[in-house]
Amino acid sequence: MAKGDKQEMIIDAALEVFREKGYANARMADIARRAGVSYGLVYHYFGSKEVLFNLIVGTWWNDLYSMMEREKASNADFRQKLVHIITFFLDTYAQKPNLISIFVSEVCRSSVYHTEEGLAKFLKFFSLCEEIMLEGQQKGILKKEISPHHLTYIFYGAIETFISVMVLGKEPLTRKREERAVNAILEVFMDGAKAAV
Amino acid sequence: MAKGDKQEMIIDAALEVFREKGYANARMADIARRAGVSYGLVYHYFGSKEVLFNLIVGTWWNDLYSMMEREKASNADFRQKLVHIITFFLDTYAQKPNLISIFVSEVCRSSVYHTEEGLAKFLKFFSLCEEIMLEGQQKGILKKEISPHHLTYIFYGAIETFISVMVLGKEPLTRKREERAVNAILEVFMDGAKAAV
Amino acid sequence: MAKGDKQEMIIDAALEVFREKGYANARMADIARRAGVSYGLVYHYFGSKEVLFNLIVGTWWNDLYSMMEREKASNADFRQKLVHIITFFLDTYAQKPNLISIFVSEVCRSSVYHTEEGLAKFLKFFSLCEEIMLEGQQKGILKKEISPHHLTYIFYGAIETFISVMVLGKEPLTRKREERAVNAILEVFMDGAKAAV
Amino acid sequence: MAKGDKQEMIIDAALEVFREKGYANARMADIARRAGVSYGLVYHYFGSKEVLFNLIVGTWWNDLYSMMEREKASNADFRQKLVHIITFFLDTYAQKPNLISIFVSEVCRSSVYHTEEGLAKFLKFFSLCEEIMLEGQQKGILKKEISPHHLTYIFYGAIETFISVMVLGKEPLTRKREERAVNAILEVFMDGAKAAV
DNA sequence: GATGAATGAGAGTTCATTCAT
DNA sequence: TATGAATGAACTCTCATTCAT
Repeated sequence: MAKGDKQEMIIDAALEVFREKGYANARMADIARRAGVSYGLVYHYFGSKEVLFNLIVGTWWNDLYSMMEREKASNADFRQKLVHIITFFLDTYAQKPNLISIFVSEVCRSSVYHTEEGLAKFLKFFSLCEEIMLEGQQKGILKKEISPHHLTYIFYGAIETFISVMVLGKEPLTRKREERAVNAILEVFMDGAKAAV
Repeated sequence: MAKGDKQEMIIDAALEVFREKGYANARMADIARRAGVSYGLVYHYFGSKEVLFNLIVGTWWNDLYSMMEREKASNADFRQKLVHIITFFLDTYAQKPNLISIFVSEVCRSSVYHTEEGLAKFLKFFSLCEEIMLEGQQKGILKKEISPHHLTYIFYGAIETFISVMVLGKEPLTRKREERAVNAILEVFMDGAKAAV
Repeated sequence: MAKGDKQEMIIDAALEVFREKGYANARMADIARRAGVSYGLVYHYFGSKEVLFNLIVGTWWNDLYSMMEREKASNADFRQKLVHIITFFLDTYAQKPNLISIFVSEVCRSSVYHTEEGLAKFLKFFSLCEEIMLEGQQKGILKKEISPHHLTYIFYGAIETFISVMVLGKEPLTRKREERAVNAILEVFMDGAKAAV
Repeated sequence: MAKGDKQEMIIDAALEVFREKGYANARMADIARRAGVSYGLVYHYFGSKEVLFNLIVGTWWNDLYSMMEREKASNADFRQKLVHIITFFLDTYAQKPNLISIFVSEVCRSSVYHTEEGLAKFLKFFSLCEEIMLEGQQKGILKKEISPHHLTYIFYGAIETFISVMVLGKEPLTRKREERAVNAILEVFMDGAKAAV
């Protein structure tokens, strides 16, 4: 068995266990058992529970930052950028449901609320988001009366809640459902929920 | 010292400790020390850590449900109902910051994701929210193209994120800031973030 | 309510609780609740759990000793003395089932095995029993080849096991059943279980 | 050190501690210290105090049942069967004094009186004993006037009391003493204590 | 690399007992 | 006499982590 195999098996097992039980109730023994390795090996590769968790979470944050930087730098239509951001979350849900589940249920909570480092990660993401909102305002696409902060909260809040509900309902993400979610968020965020007169 | 005093002191201490450390890392010893009572008294009154936590959380949910029911039944202008809902969260932040902090960081996370009961509480709230959105649609105020589910996610997601950011930043809630928050959420939710042409 | 009333209610409650749960698992709070008094009052009258238990048990031992002394001193037929001893146990079962249950399940165990005092009480009873057996031998009624010790073990062992089984089966003691038990023990002890040729 | 070693050391330590203090007063810390292992290892192997105790006790019951089944099935002389049963208890006393001490002081008490499972174990043994008594009656060796139940109580009661007294006196079991005990029980049980005329 | 036996600090909980009223 | 709030030592059990093999 190749070295990478077992490392990956442990990470996959950790993703499952952290999602199912949450960080606090996840047992290293559970992770080892799920991965089919001894629990000495988990320590051999990852050093501690915290390191293992941060590795998983760190990967996520980096992916998220990359995507946001990419969007920031891209020449795409502003509306398209928002679509890309929403889609990034939805696609992650489809492909790595454990990861995004951990993100919404654990990361942006325990870690964000109770550690400096977690808070910094979160704020960095918000900061990137705000830059994009600012860009939208500067391009004359978004209202200037609402601060980029607030726009970020509303836009991101919508995404997070959509994801949360899917995670809670363990809903499979069909093509159609994804489209409807993107449309709903974009439509309300851009044009509002008010019925046309 | 009256009996109720100490019970209340324990609850207040619990609110602080649960907020600071989260449920998993909160120590009963911390709570007792913070309340200035002995270890055993916490158990004398509340039986267990879980019961104590659920008591606190249960109070919150009940207040939330009451408010939602009140709004549902009220004759107020639809827009006013939304204002009331947003205001309820903001006011709770102002008056019971520990409680709402626990709500956003613990309740709608660990508890909702890892217990049946927590999930049920959450869904009940969403359900009430959807009924109000439906009412908005039936009155011709909200678009019918977006499902009440989705409207709920966007509206509630915005509120939760506003609260979360305030909690994280430990921001005091001034009159002005509250007004701006209510306006931002309402404006974007109803009319959208798009600049007028 | 007279003073004696509450004391007696506590003792009755203690008898029940000690029987149901055993000494180790009996809670002072259970006893107080069962007696319908506050648990401060239990301490007011009896000082401690141990004292309360010893009071109950002491009463039993004293009754037992009295009976044995009476039999020892009596002029009754030897066989009658054995009947009286057996009957004493059976009657106590009928009248104070909790007390005798505690005796067989608790006293002659925990207390006897793990405290000097308990052991002494037990040996004193055995000693009295042996004296009666010796008397039987001296009167030419019992075999001299078997030591009074051993005769005691067999005689008392039979009684204790009869009682134990009744306690375990929660059997009511009818007149007929009592008679049969006395006869069985006496018949086997005196004449043996062997069928006549 | 082989794995089995420490497990056995823990069981031996547990036997000692349970005998000395009884189940309720035995401390897991005592057991670990006595076994010369860390606290956690006891749990590593045995999971809980109750499991550890039941393991010990279960072994005893199984040995007892095996012996009884063997005797039931054997073609030996009826009298010999009784000798074997008595000898089984006495030999266990000689070889595993802690085990039999726990049996008489704990198992057939707390456990039997306060748990369903314990009661069932006890009754199963009695049932086996009664079958042997019935066999004695059917072979014309035992009187038919006394029920097999009652014969069991007297026979077993004698054994238990002999063992109890030895345990309490911490008496070493010499060859001679064993012989005398067997003889006494058998002689009285079969032929009675009454002196020949 | 890989195992899992071994460790022990630390947590929740219990409950006999005290004491102010 | 009577209450029950208040105490805290003691106990079981957990689990991240270490380390010899």
